[in-house]
Amino acid sequence: MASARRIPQATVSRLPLYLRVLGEAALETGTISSEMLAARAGVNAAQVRKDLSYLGSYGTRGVGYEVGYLVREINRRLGLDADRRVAIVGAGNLGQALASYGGFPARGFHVVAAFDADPAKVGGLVGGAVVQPSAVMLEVLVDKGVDIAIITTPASAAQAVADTLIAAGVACILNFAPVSLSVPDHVILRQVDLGIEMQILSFYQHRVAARA
Amino acid sequence: MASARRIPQATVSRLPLYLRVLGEAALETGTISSEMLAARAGVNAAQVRKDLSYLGSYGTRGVGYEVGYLVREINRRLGLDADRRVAIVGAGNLGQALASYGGFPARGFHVVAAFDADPAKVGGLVGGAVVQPSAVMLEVLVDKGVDIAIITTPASAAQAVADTLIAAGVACILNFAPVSLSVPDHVILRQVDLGIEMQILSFYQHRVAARA
DNA sequence: GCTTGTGAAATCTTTCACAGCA
DNA sequence: TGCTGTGAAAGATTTCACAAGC
Repeated sequence: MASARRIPQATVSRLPLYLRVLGEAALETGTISSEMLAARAGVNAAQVRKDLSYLGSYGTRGVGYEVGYLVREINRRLGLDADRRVAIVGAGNLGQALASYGGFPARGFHVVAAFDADPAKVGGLVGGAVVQPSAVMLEVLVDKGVDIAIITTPASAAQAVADTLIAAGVACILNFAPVSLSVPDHVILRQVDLGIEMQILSFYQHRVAARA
Repeated sequence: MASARRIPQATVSRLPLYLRVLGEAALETGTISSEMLAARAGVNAAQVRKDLSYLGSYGTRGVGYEVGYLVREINRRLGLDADRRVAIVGAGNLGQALASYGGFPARGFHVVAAFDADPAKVGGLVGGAVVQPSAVMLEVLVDKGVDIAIITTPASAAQAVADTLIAAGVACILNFAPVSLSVPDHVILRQVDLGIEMQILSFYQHRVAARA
């Protein structure tokens, strides 16, 4: 049993992937081997076993892992068994896409507020929340007790939005605006740049093209 | 001079970040030190120097790096100096968001085709391309000479789309559908799951909350 | 016999610390 | 003097290989 051990970052970033694969596999089987899970997740089987060993000894030798049980354990360790109140700042296409992301409600993420600086967008819906103007953001964030905020504004607005979020006591921010935000140490911030993946892809295509 | 050396994966994934920071810095200064670049990118200065050393010796001791020159070199090494013909499959919110991503035209990514299975979306615009029905996808992909395809369909449609892409000879795929695609070895595939970042964030929030 | 769980080895990445140069 | 470029050390991650257990 290793469940007290610290889970390495690299493992944490793969757990959601396993969760997705297990969700698909659950429709077909009740038990899965590290080999099968690895094949469907596109990683090495030893890696799957080591990753899962950080959660504890949940497999059965000679058999594999019980899918339902594993799903519950991973969910628990990722904190996905708790409900989270999410705010989306920026009601553009990306904000809409995230709000309607199928996995959100199932993982306990509830969109309880949405904001946009554009008066034309105010009053619309984003994942069940009515879009409100930026002016009331601070007040509404506090009022709704928002746990996690997602920034999908243009880069130029993102830092000001982050400052308001922090003033409202939001401690968890997921930033999709292509700009590096500066936030206090206690705030948990993750930056995602959709363009970066295209650029990395470009690098590998470039290499392959050069080889040909 | 180290430019012949193989660039490590970890470095490749940071180069687009440096590019973004340099783009911002270019407005203020012509020269930047590894220390400043590191601070704005949120990494260690030694790491910046080592990363840049894989590209060659482009800095000046006692001074720093010439921003414009560095931008050009990184662009070149990432293959961003070449034009790429991009197709977007799935004209929903995420497809729209990506198509209108500001960085695309500037990096040589041109959206030359867009597709959707929904007849209501056909005829609309995605980043300057007219949305066409899925039936003509194979033909149009070949016809337009698409280099990179972006999948933003629901998970259920993604594998069939990928098969068509591969049949059309598209060798580079960026998949946003939350499902693992299986493709032949020669195809360069990158999977991005927008939900994964939320789940990782959840883990870290969970940990902090537990400590309190 | 089959598959997990895990030390140990191999590999990759980050950071240190300083020589070398403008 | 100030900052780069880089060996070497430290640290993290991945993979191997096999004992342990069903």
